[in-house]
Amino acid sequence: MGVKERRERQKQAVRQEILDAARELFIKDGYENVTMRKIAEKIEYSPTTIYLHFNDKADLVRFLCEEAFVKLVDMFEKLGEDLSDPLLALKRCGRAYVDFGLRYPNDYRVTFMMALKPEAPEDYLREDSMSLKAYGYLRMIVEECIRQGKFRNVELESATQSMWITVHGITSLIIAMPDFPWADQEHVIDQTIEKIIAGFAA
Amino acid sequence: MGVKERRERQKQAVRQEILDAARELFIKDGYENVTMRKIAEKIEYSPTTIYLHFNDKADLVRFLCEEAFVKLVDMFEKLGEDLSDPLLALKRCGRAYVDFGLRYPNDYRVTFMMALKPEAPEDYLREDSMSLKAYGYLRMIVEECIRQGKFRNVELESATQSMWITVHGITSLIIAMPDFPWADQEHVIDQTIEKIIAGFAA
DNA sequence: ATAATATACTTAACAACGTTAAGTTACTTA
DNA sequence: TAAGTAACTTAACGTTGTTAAGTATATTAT
Repeated sequence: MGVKERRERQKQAVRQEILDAARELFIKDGYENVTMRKIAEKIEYSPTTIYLHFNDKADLVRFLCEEAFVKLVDMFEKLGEDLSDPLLALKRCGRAYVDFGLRYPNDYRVTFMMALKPEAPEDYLREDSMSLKAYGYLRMIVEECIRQGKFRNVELESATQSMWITVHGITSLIIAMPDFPWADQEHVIDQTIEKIIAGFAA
Repeated sequence: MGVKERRERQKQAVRQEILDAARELFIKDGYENVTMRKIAEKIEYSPTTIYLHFNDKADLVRFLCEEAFVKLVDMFEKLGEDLSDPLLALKRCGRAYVDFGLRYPNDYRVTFMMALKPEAPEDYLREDSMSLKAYGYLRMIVEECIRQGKFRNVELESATQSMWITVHGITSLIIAMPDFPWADQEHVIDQTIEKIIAGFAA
């Protein structure tokens, strides 16, 4: 009775083909330039086959983004291990966030820069979403900063959100305006992270 | 020989009708939900008439955004008049930026959050663009902070960019994630601005 | 072994989009 | 009154995401 299992395996294989093709196109061309037809053509299936595995285009791409954000979460996990110097950990964490966003600009764009359809806030606020998980690690580090007295007179949640806002600002503005005459990108990134931390530590 | 003038006036009147209709739809529904056909229907012209006044949809919406950003520039102009306390001016300036973005989220999105077509970086980096003008005012205030010794050991251009990044982070993240459980939005906004300034002033 | 059923996949189409080419109408000028 | 010009429309093209309906194939049941 391994028939069902084999069929399931074959189905998953097709799903994987779809994901691989979609990922390649998505990384190269971004959300609006990936089309269901191009994905289908790449794997030599008809476009409608994709709908047997994903509800719609948004659903498919969201899956790709989640996949990518796993990498960020992995990073954060490692950085969260050593909290002996939480300010340093926070800085490294912020830098890792920006580096991730700039490495996967299309994934970042879809996750944090695109107008979310108002009917589905549940999707990106799901407890188990990678982006929320990442936020959790960030909060953990900020918490340690407060606990060790490095941050004073600040409230955990709002301080975490300020930190998130800052690294998001760096990432998203560079993504949106790659041709802006940035002073020195590396320096601006580090400086912004350092100054916001310094502000909280002052 | 006032015929040509009258014709020109009539043409401009139609152009204004287009802009008014487009603006209303755009503010309500955002870029991707405004269609040339809906605009045309609203003013009872055929869709192609719009193309007699604007090159394409992006061109039309860009004009609307520029219009909106004039309001921000006006704000900045007023705030730039009194630089006796440049740190305070900077704070107010940042707050005005965020308030503007949240008041006109669709204009802000198109200007600073959408993937710009790589073939037209000249458009949003035009010398006379309102967003660049706003950047100029921000820089002027930062310059005064440095001049008065409130900011030390920082370079003008990169410090300005850090400030811009910060207020953009606030604005864009709130726009992109309106349903996120923000601690206290007002407080997060003010805190983030204050802390980055404090970091530079430290 | 043959019939019934479920699964995988495709074909064809729909409605909507931005945009263009070609045509028509109305007015101005000669 | 004829010629020319500007304003505007009609019709269409090539896309897009998505769905309904149909086909073929492999599995299960008789």
